[in-house]
Amino acid sequence: MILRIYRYKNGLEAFREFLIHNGMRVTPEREAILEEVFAEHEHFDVEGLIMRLRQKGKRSSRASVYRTLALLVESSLVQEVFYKDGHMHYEHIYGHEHHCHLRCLGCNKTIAILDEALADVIEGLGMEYNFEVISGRLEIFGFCPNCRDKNQ
Amino acid sequence: MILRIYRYKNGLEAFREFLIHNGMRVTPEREAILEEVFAEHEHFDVEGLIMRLRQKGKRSSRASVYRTLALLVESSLVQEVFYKDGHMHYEHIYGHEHHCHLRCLGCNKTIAILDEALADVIEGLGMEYNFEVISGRLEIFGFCPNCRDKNQ
DNA sequence: TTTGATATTGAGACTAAATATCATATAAGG
DNA sequence: CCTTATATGATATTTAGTCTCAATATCAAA
Repeated sequence: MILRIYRYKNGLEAFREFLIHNGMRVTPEREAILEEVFAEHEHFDVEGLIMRLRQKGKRSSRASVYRTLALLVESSLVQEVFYKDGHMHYEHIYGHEHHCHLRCLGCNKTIAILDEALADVIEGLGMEYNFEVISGRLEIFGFCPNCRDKNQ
Repeated sequence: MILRIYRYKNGLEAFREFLIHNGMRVTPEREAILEEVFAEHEHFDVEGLIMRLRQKGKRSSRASVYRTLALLVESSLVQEVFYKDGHMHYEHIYGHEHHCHLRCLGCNKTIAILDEALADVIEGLGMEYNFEVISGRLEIFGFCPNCRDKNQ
């Protein structure tokens, strides 16, 4: 459906290009949502995003937030991270595409890390399978030092 | 809550031990669901699992399927793979814990691969962060050779 | 084997995330 | 400016997943 991914200096510019090249319009709502998505660097969910938009006086409907988020995922500016507590959680990935999370099965704490070796593995697999790699994410599940001790 | 993960010769035995050691009961429903989960080696979703159970004359309620699946995820016999089309998709992982998927953003095809280097990265990160690693999964998003060409 | 405490099941009610609808508003090219 | 196709917002709708609770089954202990 929407096939091309564009790379520009920043997320806003990339998103504008993505919209225009796919015959869509640049609207204040879309720009406000994009801006807010990139304003924080933690995982977020739709409800939280709507709250933050409201607090800053940028109003957009729930429907528009969902619609714009779908576009951001499609353009690979944002990725779905995990589904938890009955809804999806996201993170923006423009500029730092390869993410890795350590998730503790005991306390549910998530640690985000960036690993060079992981990037190499991803690039290598891309080459091997002739894939044009856009982004990658590694989830490791296990027990953090704390919970491991409690377990014992 | 449920903390220990047990490793046994096969999934059924592991699940039995998991249940018993956590004060839960071994029931025909749970065993039938587990068996069906391990009967196929593709990704599956709840609806498909229920269909397959019905076709084989093993009846269990929708609620029990959801409940048992949650236990299987908790015991790391099964993992959530991705959320798509409005619901979660799963795969069993007992015996082959480290999985990697290449997912094409164009045609949605998913290729499952097993990579030694990935296993090393996961083990290495576990050591580094003092995590007791139970399982890991790597999702790589990009364009397969076909869709890359169409794009061009 | 029988009993009893307690965990599990199943049917369906319920919740809420996400989508669809459609009248109104707006972007953007002419 | 106009024009027209696209986007928005309010709300209805859908449906994945959870909850409830009476009936049933497990399993340890008598």
